[in-house]
Amino acid sequence: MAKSVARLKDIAEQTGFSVNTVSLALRGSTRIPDETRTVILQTAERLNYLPNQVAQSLVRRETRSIGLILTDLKNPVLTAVAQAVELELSKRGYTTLFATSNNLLAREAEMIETFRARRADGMLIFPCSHRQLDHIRVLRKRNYPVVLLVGDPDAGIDAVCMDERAGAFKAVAHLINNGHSRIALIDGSALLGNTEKQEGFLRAHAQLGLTPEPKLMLDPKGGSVAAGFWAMDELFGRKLGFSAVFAANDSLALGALRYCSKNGLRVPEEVAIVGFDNIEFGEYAVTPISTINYDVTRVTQLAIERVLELISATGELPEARVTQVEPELVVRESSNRRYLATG
Amino acid sequence: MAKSVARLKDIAEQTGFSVNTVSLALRGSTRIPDETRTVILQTAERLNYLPNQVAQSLVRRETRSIGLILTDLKNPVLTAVAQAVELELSKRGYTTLFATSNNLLAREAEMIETFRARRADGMLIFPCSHRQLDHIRVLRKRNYPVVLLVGDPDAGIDAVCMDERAGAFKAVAHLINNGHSRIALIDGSALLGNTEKQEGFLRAHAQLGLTPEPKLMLDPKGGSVAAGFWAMDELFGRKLGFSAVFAANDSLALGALRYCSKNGLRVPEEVAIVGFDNIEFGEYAVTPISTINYDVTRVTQLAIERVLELISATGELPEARVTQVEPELVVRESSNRRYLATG
DNA sequence: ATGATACGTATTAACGCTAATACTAAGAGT
DNA sequence: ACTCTTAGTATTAGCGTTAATACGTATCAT
Repeated sequence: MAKSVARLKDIAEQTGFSVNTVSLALRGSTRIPDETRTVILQTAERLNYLPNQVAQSLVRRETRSIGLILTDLKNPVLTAVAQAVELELSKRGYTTLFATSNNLLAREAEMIETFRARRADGMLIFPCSHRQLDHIRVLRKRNYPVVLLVGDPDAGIDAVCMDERAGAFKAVAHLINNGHSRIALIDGSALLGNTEKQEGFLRAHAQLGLTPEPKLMLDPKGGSVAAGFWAMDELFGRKLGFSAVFAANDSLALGALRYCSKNGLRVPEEVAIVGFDNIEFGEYAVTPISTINYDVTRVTQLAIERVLELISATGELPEARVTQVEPELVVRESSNRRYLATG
Repeated sequence: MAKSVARLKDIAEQTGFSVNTVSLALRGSTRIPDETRTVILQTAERLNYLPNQVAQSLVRRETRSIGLILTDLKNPVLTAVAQAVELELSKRGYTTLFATSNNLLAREAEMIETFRARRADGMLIFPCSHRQLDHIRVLRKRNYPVVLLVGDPDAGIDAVCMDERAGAFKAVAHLINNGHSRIALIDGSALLGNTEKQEGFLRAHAQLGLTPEPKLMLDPKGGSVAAGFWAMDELFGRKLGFSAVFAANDSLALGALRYCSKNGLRVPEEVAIVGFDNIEFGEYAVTPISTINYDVTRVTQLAIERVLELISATGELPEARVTQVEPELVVRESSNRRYLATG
């Protein structure tokens, strides 16, 4: 805290009014006549007074701050979430307390406690695991406003998220409808319990009469471009044959694309690729990447509205509500034979 | 704030001890015998007690929070900064208050006031403009610990940053030494007063006996991949002839690369490209992008150390100190004819 | 003149915590 | 028996603010 900052008391002493009068004047109370107010305002200005929000928080019993916990910021979509949340919250007079869990459950729990100790009015959490949510559920049970950014409809916790299952389904169905029957999946999140994309992958196969090859479902051990590159190497090493890849995010997809271009495999002719998230780097890749659009603005908007709704609830929190945003397939060259034929 | 949380007073009432005894016990004072402590600890546990940091901050006169203001998070390097700062600070028991200025000076000033009102113990700022720093200088004058993440050696404000001038110099000198004499610059930051890269560009020309062409120095109006693409279109439209491009960041460079591949221009044979920041997407592009490495870890580490140093200073702050980290050129295919010849 | 009614301002308590100090009873020293 | 410690706990004040209430002093109608 800066070494010595002006307080109401200092203004009071300099103007001769009481602390309370100063406080009222600065807050624009009608009980204070203009003359008095002017003197106080000028003195406040001169002393560079700024209300101490710590003290205000204590007495008002709200901090006007929201905790945001993300897994990491390497994924541009989470980055976009962070920025959108911060912007939207600051518009509404809230400050964002920020933390990353680095996909460690222990750290996630720790950051939740930190924010609770700081009396954040609510939290937005992108949990590492979509299944192990007990530590968050317990918060909600104690009427703490929390909104998850991934959704398990039966978790009993509010959530606003993309429908990843539906997104994955659309991506894979698109590949199947384009004639692919042996499709690889690059997605390591199932190991963390986040099986939505895998489920969409499997359901698309089932619904369109195909049997997926388990050995084509690979954990890339990470979500980076490098991981995607590595995963392709591994997949080809298995010599099982496949003509298309669905990657759980665009970074992985870009890694896969890079593998292809480095090894002389034509995309989409020899290998079709579909990613997830719709990041800008995918759009401008050598072969623009088909993907599932992640509607960051909409998700964050709804999530913030919900958490503020929970904050303003008096007494018990309302029933948990899960809002899934329907994702949209963006077809680009990396998966579209026709596109190439005509374009 | 959660509706009703346990306070010291609640523990005091349930155990029959005074509030002060409870406080001492929970903080591990030796004046409290084990027996008493155990009773208090158990009750605290049962009531799910967590100290109210707002109240603690008020009495301790420090919040153990640091404000982090970045321009935006679209640039992966700033994203990495955000993550590194948060991680490092949380290790040291600090919380990160996060905001983006969106390159608007007014918003930057506003966020500074917000953090000051919240009594952040210090701030790390990536200012929009490297020249208009009065609103920050005034903070420092009042002994508020601030460290900038870009450095103007004469600003009178502490800073830890990459030496962008030196980085740009290395990039352009590398191109010149590779035989290029007409080099385009894609960099819009000079308009904001951030002329370091432009200066490095000019100095490299001067030092190596070349005259830069002013019409090849372009403001892309943004820092995105799309902006880089647009900039190349614009540059070629000018029909001035050039064989190399230095882009102020890797996103712009990737946009330039995409323009080339879309228009059948071979990189590096027809157009050499060097970016700045060394983001992963550049490494895995069709033609891996040569770039200037931004040592995020080192910069954030030093910046955090410095701000904590300032925070712990008693009385007047020490003299401002600017630490510039020497950047390193990373040569990849996009600028290296030899690489291609031998590889 | 006399209470009622404003108006402007001050006083007091509270938010949840810490820190300094004060108290009480038991045990030690002489 | 008498102070002198010491251990264990309680009391008080204070951090900077807000909110409720109290207090004067004019002003007003009656």
